Amino acid sequence: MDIKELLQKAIYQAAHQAIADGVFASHELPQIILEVPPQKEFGDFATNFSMQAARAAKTNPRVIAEAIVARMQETWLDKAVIAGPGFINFYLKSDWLYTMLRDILSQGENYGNSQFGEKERVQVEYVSANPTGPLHVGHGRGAAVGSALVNLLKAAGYDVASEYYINDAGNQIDNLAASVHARYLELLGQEVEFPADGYHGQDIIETAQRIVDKVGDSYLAKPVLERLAILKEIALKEKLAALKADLAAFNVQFDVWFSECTLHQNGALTETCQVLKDNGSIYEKDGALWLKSTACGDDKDRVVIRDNGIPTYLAADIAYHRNKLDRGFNQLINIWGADHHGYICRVKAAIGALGYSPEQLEVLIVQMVSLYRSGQLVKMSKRTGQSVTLSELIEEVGTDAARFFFIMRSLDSQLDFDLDLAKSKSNENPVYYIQYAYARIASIFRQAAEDGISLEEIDYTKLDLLASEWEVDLIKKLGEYQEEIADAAKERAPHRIARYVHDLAGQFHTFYNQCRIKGVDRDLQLARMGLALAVQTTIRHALGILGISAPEKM
RNA sequence: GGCUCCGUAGCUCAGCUGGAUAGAGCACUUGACUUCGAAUCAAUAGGUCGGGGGUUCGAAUCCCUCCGGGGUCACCA
Repeated sequence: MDIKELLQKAIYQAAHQAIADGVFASHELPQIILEVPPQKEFGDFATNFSMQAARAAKTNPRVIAEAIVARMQETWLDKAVIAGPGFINFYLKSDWLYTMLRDILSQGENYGNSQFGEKERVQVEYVSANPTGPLHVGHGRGAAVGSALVNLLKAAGYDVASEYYINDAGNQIDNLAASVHARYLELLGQEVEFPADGYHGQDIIETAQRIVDKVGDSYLAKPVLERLAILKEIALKEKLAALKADLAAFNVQFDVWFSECTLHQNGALTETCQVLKDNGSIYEKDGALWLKSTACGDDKDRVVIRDNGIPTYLAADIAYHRNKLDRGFNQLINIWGADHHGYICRVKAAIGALGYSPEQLEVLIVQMVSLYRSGQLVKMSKRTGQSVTLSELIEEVGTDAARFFFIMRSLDSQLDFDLDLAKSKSNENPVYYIQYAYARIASIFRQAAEDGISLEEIDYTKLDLLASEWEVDLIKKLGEYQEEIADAAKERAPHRIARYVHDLAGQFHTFYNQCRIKGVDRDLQLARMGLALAVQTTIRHALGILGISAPEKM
């Protein structure tokens, strides 16, 4: 049991004792929240419990606080002091720090992992960009955040699966085929009218060129429809391969790539519509079938089957979400761009209509990204004249920096991505700041090894030599990591980990500048190496969650 | 207009399930390398938490309202 739980339990017991002694009356005690006080003088932990309890008990919070403090005799507690309007500040005997550090060191690579999520089955679906062209920077943010969230949830003890939904059915894919077709004919010297909704990207021309290189004009002999079908298949395959390559270069992998087509082909779509029709969630009007999404607060009902009999995108998406839930996931997390916000309501409505709880779907909306270079908004890629792609971004700033910049801000905030800052190898760049701390520790260990001092010699019983305020602060910071992971996972907030690891690196740098490791008494050196080791392991764990490398040298 | 995100230091942003003197990075100013990596550290300075009401012991945080800015409102996906 860690120290906070111990403390919570002790407060709880003291409070009950006080009630039994008639100090104050209460039926329900509020949850005991312990936090690290804003200032060191206020002790190791503080609680506002007595102020919370005072409201229900209609008693002066200080009276309650005094009663609790008087009933706490724990040996590990140095003192408990009432402060301000009724805070209780706890000052612990210092050996708790060394017990904690010892514990962190013995957990090694596993420090940070917990059972918090109780193996809840969660699926995270993200990116899911149409396979009609390259990923752009907006997708990049979703990709970075999504993959970090998956890692975060895993560390926090959830049973997580990641998934990419491939929109390989419908109009946009037909447009893709038509675009490739038009380019194919162009390359063969024919005059063609480019499709109105076609894709103008260079990648389409390249795909067409590869086809020409391979088969020449032989497809011209085939009927148009057959030709389009072949080109569709080729283009789709290429686009998908390109997506996977881009994502892999960005440290993003998926457990499952789910094809929309399969829902059309295996009857899941019609079956789902039938279920909704049978339970009255779908009705017919103007020759089309409509989902009663207004029942869930949507502005209007939505068409699922058009009057020409062709299902809408929504129909497939409903079948898809039904499929996911039928697979046994307790919680679905979708990461969408801000432009899809209005879509949440109807999908939740459908999930409710299917007999699941709309709460089982959680949609995280990621706000938009703006690129800046030299203080100027970058609207288009200089090279292609179109939106800047993820691979261009990676090429310019690198995967590590791009991922960190995408993840470091809250999803709710629009992101101003400063390209100059992201690629500067200097003190301004937070990525390098963190990696530098890691590399610095590696360097310390290398030098110690040269002096014949190895990490195996660290004596866990002598960690209490770490008594300076810098060492104590650093140990405390390390101790917060486990809970930080759990909190960040609960809030679906990977940016908290980015912030945490940046703070941790900062505290390490401070410690490093204040406390020498090499050239001090051997026991002290080993104790400080132990602290550095715990920091290094924690940074590596956190960077692992963020999908960023931890270099031994820079 | 409806829905939604944002508005906090010069800039970019944390903090938001109410708590103590509102934080960080960058930029600015000043200082620290003959000793473990100066991609570092230390110090100074910088604020009507968009405005106004309300709720209460206590509000950046909750409620109402107004003002800015972004996104979105298809039988497209």
